[in-house]
Amino acid sequence: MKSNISASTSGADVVSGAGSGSDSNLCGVEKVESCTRRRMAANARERRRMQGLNTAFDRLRKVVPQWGQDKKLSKYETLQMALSYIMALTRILTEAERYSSDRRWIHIQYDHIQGSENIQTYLGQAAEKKDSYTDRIFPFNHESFQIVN
DNA sequence: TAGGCCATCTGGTCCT
DNA sequence: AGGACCAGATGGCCTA
Repeated sequence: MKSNISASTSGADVVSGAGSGSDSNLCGVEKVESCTRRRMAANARERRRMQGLNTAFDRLRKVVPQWGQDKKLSKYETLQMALSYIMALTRILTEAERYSSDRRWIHIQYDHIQGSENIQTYLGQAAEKKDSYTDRIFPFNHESFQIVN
């Protein structure tokens, strides 16, 4: 984490509260203190909000396949991976439903998933192997990241 | 050193 | 009025 959090926080808050002319006009000279207090409270709330958001990202990273990466996924990559993961699971469920009466399909799934601790591990390995079957089930790759407008 | 990623501050907007 | 959310700006850290 940042080493200058407290310094930059207090410094910026003081500047915004007492330093800028626009703030003085906005709040009135006699209200500078209260204006500063409100700005500091808003900054603290925003920090807590972003920390909550980051906690949510960490939880998402834990349930999404990492495919052996030692470096943690960025926020953007985490969202893309989650999207791909959900689509893969949806596809598996859809196929399971469609072929629920076909015992051969069940054996095909079993052969592919066998040896993995769970479905998440399996999908992570599937993404690394990239054979035709896993490529169809789990199409995620870094190169496929695109900005969606 | 440039570029990517991130945390924080800040002002604006919307909602209760 | 105050809180939540958002997007832009800024600066620090890390890696190729």
